[in-house]
Amino acid sequence: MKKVTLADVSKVAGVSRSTASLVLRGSDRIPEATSDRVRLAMAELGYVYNRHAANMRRSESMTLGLIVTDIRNPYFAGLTMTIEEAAREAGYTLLVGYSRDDVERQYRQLETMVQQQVDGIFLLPAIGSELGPMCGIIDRSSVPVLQLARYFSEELDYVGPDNIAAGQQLARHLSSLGVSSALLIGGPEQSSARTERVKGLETGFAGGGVAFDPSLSAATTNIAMGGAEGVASVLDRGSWPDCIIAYSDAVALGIYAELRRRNLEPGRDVSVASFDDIAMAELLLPPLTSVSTHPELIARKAAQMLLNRIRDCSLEPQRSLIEPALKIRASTAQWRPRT
Amino acid sequence: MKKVTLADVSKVAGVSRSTASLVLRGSDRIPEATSDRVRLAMAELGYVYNRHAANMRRSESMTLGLIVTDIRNPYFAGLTMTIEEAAREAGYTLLVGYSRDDVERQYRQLETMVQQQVDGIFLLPAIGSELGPMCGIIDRSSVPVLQLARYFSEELDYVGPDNIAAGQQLARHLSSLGVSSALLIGGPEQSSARTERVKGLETGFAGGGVAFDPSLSAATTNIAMGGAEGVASVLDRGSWPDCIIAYSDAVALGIYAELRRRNLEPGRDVSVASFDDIAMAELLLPPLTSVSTHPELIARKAAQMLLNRIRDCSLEPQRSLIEPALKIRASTAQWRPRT
DNA sequence: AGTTTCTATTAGATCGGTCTACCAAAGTGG
DNA sequence: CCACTTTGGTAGACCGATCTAATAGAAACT
Repeated sequence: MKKVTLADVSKVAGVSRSTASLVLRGSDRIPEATSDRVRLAMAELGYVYNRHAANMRRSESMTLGLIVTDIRNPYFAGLTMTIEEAAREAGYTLLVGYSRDDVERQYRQLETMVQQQVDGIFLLPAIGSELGPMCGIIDRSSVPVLQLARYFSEELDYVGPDNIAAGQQLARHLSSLGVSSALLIGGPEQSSARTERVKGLETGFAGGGVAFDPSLSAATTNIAMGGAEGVASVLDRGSWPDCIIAYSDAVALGIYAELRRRNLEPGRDVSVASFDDIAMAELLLPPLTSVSTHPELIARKAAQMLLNRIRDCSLEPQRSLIEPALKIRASTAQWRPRT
Repeated sequence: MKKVTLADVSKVAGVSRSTASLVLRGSDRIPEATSDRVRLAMAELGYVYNRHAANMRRSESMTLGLIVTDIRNPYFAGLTMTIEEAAREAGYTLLVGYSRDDVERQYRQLETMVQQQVDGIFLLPAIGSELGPMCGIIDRSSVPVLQLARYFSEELDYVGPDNIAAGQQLARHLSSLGVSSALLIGGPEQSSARTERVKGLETGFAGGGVAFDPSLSAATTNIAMGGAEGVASVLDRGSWPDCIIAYSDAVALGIYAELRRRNLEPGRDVSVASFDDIAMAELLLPPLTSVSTHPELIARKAAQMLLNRIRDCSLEPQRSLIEPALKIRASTAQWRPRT
């Protein structure tokens, strides 16, 4: 029960290996009659194309790598699925690794992907990623790496949401509702995305006399729990903001839960808003105001940019920011001072 | 700027290609002094191991394939992540495809994976999968395929939750609360998992005088929406069950939303329960009663079974069912007739 | 010294497509 | 009729690691 190779096929079809190979690749130098004979032989013998063998000679492997932190976050799940789709449409297969926000794991994944000869890598970097330790891996193989949704280096391509604009939109909306104090809960402390959202919120709130406190970041494990704990710690120390901004919809879920546990109603006693706008946001009660950051658009753009870079690796590092869209729902309401 | 190969390394280290290869694989036939020299040369030249080249000679590719329908369902996301982890721990890399419950897409993905020489495939089959059209692809390459969470053929290995037991546990719990009518909403009509859950629910309710209606299946797209529409259609036709069972937690989210829209409170006016027990379940309000089907256990078991099969492909097809665990929460409460 | 055993090392075939360079036959034009 | 192009096809090197079988040299044994 041996593997069927092109040699076997060509023997049956009465042609040379070279000819069979040309048929495989649909060369127009081969007349119908011959290629039909070859294809018939393939079907007869149950021939399976061996991409690895082909990759030995060609320079490409038609494989891309994707490293994400954690797809139990539906936002990242959506990103991942669209990237797979785009890669497949362009004829590539996708190797996937989940770093679980662990840099060591991420390095190992990068390394195996490079050994697997991937043509390019989408990297949603783990918190704490640095270019230094990665250089060894990346430079040696000169594989193009594109940063997705977070960045840590100016020297690599980047595609992500325009987090500053997102923060501004949200801050302006909240200001217009008349809130006077706001709090950001959750999000990994050192991530570029958080820094940018904070910056956007700050500039958006600026001049409106809103007290904004972005200090409550959270570890990334158990995202929703982080939200609940954030609320608990704030309320327990006696302060009570007009409005709580969740770093992501997942965090907002935890915030809802903890508010409810304390008999506070989101959208009435406290406004709650968040980032990402995953499908769940509008099904919550009250429906959650969230800034949509369009994972499909980001993924498509990222795929396009990485494929471009593979074609021409001499390009300057590129950055592309996707415009967010604020979805206003019932969780943020006109502010009336508490009675 | 050419690629560094073992030949280059061996030249620098002053040994043969064979020796360098032995060092790479940590053979004990090579004395320290020599292997140090080789490793030094590798570091110096920035050598990157080419797994594809190795795969040409060896029979394995150290790559596994995983095809899932949709990871925006957090249950599948958890399964996927654990499978990746288990594969990596065993030294394998993972190729991933998302079928989006489209059989055609799934076939194409199977095909590319086979061409990529994967050693085995985890398949969470799309609804409507049949062995027939797949045989061509699978048999030709004699790649082991393991069915994950759903099955469509007795001839392939299968690992999934014990859905019948899950249904029974849930039905008994609901019976003990005194409900007299129950309704199942959501879930893809022809899936093995749904059929089994229905069967488990039916046997669990049997003899308790509970009227059980499993007819409201739903298309898989927009899972949560399916739940909302299910509730709407039931209530609109005037019936009002004591208890609504969601096919999955995602469906339950939609059910909560639609009940609330009609000023009905889950756990008070209607009991709601569901399957999967994703992290969100206990953060909802009221916390959702759900039958946990342990995605990590299923994934671990699946990985173990597939690796076994790769080692010995003459084994009989195996089936492994993972015991579920009912998590009782506030969404199911002692039943008091409506006033 | 001669034979055996062991250690360290290697030449060269091999995996299965692909690619270059080349060729034979048929057609074309002068 | 000869040179020239076009068409259809092929031989054989090649990608880079692995594996088999073989070898040189040292050590051990008789």
